[in-house]
Amino acid sequence: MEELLSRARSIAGRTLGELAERQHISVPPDQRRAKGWAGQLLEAILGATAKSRADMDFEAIGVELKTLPVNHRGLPAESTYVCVVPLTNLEELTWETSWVRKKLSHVLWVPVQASKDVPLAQRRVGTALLWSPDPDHEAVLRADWTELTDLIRLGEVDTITAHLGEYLQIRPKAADSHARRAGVDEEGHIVPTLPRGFYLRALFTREILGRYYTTLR
Amino acid sequence: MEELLSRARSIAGRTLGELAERQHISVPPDQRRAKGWAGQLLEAILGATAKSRADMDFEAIGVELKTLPVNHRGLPAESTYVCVVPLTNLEELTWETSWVRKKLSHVLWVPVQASKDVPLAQRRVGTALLWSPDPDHEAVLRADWTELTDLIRLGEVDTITAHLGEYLQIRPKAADSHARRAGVDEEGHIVPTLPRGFYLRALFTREILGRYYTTLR
DNA sequence: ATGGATCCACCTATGGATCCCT
DNA sequence: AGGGATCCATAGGTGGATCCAT
Repeated sequence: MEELLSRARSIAGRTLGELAERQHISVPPDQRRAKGWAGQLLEAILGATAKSRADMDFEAIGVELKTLPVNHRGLPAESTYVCVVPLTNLEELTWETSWVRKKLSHVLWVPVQASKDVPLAQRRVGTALLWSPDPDHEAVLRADWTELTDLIRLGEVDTITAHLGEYLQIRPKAADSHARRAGVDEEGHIVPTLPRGFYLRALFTREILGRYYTTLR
Repeated sequence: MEELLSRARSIAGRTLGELAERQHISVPPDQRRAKGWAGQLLEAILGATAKSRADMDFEAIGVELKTLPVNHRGLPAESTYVCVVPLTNLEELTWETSWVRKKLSHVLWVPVQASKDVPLAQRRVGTALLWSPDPDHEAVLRADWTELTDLIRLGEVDTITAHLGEYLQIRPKAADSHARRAGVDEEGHIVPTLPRGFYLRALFTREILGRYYTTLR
């Protein structure tokens, strides 16, 4: 785990262009048609296993890799996707067994410049941070997760908006708004539903980074 | 349904090469690296919907299209794949609700020459046959399906061999023998298992074709 | 600023079956 | 001869996320 952090920190200050060249990967003109590009580049650089499987990035040590797009002041500008929202078979599901908790138990945050006025190839990687939620954070995450999951259990998935949840929110996660996945309605019937994902609000990841940098000083 | 049969019969006597040209599809040298080629060609020619989805080929009318590889005497030489074998969540499953019964309720059999000594492009399509199992056939299929499914329910999937079943057998259906899918063992635990499929024995499809041609005379 | 919408890559499961060794 | 092994195409789901209109 410490070795992973060292490797992640060894690329602090490098540009995405330099790292892409190292991997013989070409840099797209922008991220409009390659939204996951930076994340996948860093997976390749840091040697993440479990490519696109429903598993942790660094399986052996149970660490999830997340790039964190930061603005010119070094603060997260976007929410962070966590995992898909289960819409059926929720009977046995608890916070303790949830994917959200598992994915967030150990995260390697790698800040990456994301200001639109800097060309993609010239954006720099920041100093990585190995993080686990402290008890206060976990209590809020658990409360958010429970509130949202209970709504889904009640068949009210289509009433959920991104306004709900303090740290954790639910937003669409699909090719487009016409995509459909099995869900459950208020009568318990299986109905087609927009696929959704759990996301961490930017204010939460700002707090994570903020606490860390404060500690450093 | 009759219209489909007419279309299928209108290509009787044509070679696979002619039909491939009509679809602007190239003919592979042999079927070693394109085992499903003839079946997919006929789907294209006959306008099957539901390409590679878990659904009937001709959804609207509930008809399954099956090419039937026949030897130089016009008799089926190979078994016919029906569908994957469900290995978990068998509680609610009955013959009446099974995929096997659904897929076999209406089949458009299209015989295709399969003698290895005739080049693929020169093999001819035979006279198509729209078939539903008669009560005797269905009784045997049901008995086979029930016997095999009960073994899986008991967690004895790994004891199943292709020797079991009079008309319907279970054989591997996978990329190779290392492939694994969730199954259930004798203690009810989920264990990795070789994926399998239901197949109709060649002797059964021989009987289907034989009865039909006898009726014609 | 952010909620809702969208985009690519990759893997897996299914559907099309035949191959090939014993 | 036929049981066990294998091969390709395609659709769909998940994982990587950012875009963009308001």
